Amino acid sequence: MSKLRTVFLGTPDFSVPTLQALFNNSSIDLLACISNPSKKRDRGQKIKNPPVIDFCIKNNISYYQTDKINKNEEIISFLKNSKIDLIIVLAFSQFISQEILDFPRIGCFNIHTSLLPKYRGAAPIQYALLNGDKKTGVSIQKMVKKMDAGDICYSHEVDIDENDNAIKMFEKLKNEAAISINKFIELVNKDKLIFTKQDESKVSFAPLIKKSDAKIDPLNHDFENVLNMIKGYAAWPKSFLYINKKILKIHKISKYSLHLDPGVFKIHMGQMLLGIKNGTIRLEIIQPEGKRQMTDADFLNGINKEIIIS
RNA sequence: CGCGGGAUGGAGCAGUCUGGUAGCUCGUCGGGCUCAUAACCCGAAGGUCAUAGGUUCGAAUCCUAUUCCCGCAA
Repeated sequence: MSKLRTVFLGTPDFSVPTLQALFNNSSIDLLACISNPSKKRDRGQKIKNPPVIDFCIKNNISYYQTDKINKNEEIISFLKNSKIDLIIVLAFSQFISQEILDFPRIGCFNIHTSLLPKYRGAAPIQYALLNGDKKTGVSIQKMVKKMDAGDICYSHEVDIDENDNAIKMFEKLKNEAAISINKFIELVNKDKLIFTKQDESKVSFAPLIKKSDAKIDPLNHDFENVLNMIKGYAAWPKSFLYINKKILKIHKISKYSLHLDPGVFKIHMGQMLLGIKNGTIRLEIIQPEGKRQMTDADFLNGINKEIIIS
């Protein structure tokens, strides 16, 4: 049996285990990877390669980098002329034109980290947590032009445990994606791929998250909302309030029995309490700008002026 | 050289501009009061003020270099 001539599209750390799985899979002939360009990032603004590219360099895999895959002639002619069987896409962050979708013999497949048709879009992991879901999963869909709307050919549930936050779920699903791709390849090899149309009546969306989404609003958020925000936004941007006009990240809260009206802030026995929609919460672990995480008690020890929470 | 905050007893901070014997809140330990206490009172321990060099009679404080932590942005 001849190997499947495959091209991988992905960029961040999240894509690497899956790329590794393809690289190690004996029935895959990994022709190349395509990633976003290397750019300045992190503190210091040093130019850094996407993790996928680092992996390629280390393992001597050929690669391309572009921010406009649909218009990059070098890439298009490469894809066109390489007799490709498969394109695998995970966390690539660019729309892909119909022209490219049509190149591979078997198809262009995307690993999506939700149980499609739930949470189509950029932030499925975060939305599962924001909605307090007990489970999410990995889906592999045959890509069509409409985002995340392709037929599903593989799906696997992953539990969301009580204490899981976005960082933990990214980790779980990152590994699960790599396992899934191997199972998917197995199905392809056995010619047992089954395509299931998405139930359009159950479609929901998980649009790109903005920083302002993570601002806690005491008037409109209840305890469960805030708890889920802390989990869902744990990787970025992290849920926050303003304290004296500066950002105060909120890492852990707990319920408190003292009644406060929504939006009212009070210091009570060395604890920071805030009234929200359906009760009172203690801001148990917080992080002021420029500082590390600390408890509310520690924070109050060093404060000698009035505190205004907004 | 992207912008900015920070490093001071175990914790969180003040003191740095305007050099001159290290302070606050809390914790810890001992004692007291109390039916009792995350309460109150008394006392104690604990700091080469990130590192290296320089200026000075004298540096946490001024100058130079370095390391580490963090927020923004991307």
